[in-house]
Amino acid sequence: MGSDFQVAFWAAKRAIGAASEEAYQRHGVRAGQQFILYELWAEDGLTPGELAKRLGLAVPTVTRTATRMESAGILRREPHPTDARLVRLRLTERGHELKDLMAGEVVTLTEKALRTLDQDDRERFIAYLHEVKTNLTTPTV
Amino acid sequence: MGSDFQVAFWAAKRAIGAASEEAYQRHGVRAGQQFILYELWAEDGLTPGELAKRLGLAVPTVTRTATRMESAGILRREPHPTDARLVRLRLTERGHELKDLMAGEVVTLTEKALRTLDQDDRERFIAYLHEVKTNLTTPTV
DNA sequence: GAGTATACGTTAGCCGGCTAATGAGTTGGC
DNA sequence: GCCAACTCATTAGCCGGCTAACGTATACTC
Repeated sequence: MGSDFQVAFWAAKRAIGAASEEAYQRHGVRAGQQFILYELWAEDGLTPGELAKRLGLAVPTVTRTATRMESAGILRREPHPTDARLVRLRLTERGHELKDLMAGEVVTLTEKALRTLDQDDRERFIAYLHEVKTNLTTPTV
Repeated sequence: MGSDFQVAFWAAKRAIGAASEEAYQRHGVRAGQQFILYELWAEDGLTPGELAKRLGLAVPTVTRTATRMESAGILRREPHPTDARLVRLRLTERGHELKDLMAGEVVTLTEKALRTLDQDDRERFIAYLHEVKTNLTTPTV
């Protein structure tokens, strides 16, 4: 059946989503917020538009997620010094603290998910995921 | 980095989601509805609860999706002959017609996603996905 | 047979993805 | 200098996942 892959991927997706939610929620972080955090840990004060570009997300997705993270005390909005159209998203102290906590959760979660795969399998798996992404987003032409 | 896998999976997930949405929407089917259709094509007249159990979904997810599919003319609700608590979801003629159309889309989509992988790779990939699902949903104990 | 317990579907509301439409601010042409 | 075009963030609203709360119908106990 051609749908084997679809079904398997979908099942894995939901399992990872549920496990992530459970792992991150202990620190008050929701599943969709982690990738924004990665970027802000690497470079604080990015704008919603810049984050959206780096993550390949729609800008409104970032805007709304940022609002929730602001409510959760993880980051705050600051006006841009020279361009009043821009908003800078800056981590609070709590946002910075999460870096180490979350890193541990990610390692634990990933290890649990891949625990039956050896190093070669893991590398192949990640390579496959990249291929799928590339195959679907690169124009066939 | 331990987050390589998470990032790669997330990117592939969104690529597949977008491609699915684009492929299925041509037939008036939204991405989340396909798995319900698979089940109903195999056995028409299932209840929301039974569908949720078979797909591992929450019942309200099925209920609401069924409502949208009903609005789209893909299925309709029928009372159960002997148990008034139950609702049977039955495909309309249009719902049945979709079977062949959707099968073609799934094959095309999957082929595009996996076009750079040979048969061995594809089987390994699917096996990895199953492993992840199993590893995350089986109690460690 | 009456009353409680259980099972089922729906509704309400949260998060995370999206597009379309708005509004405010900069930039650029003239 | 001024008006048009563009850029950026936000808001509104859709779909698809979830949990919690609700109402109704069946089953079970006594």
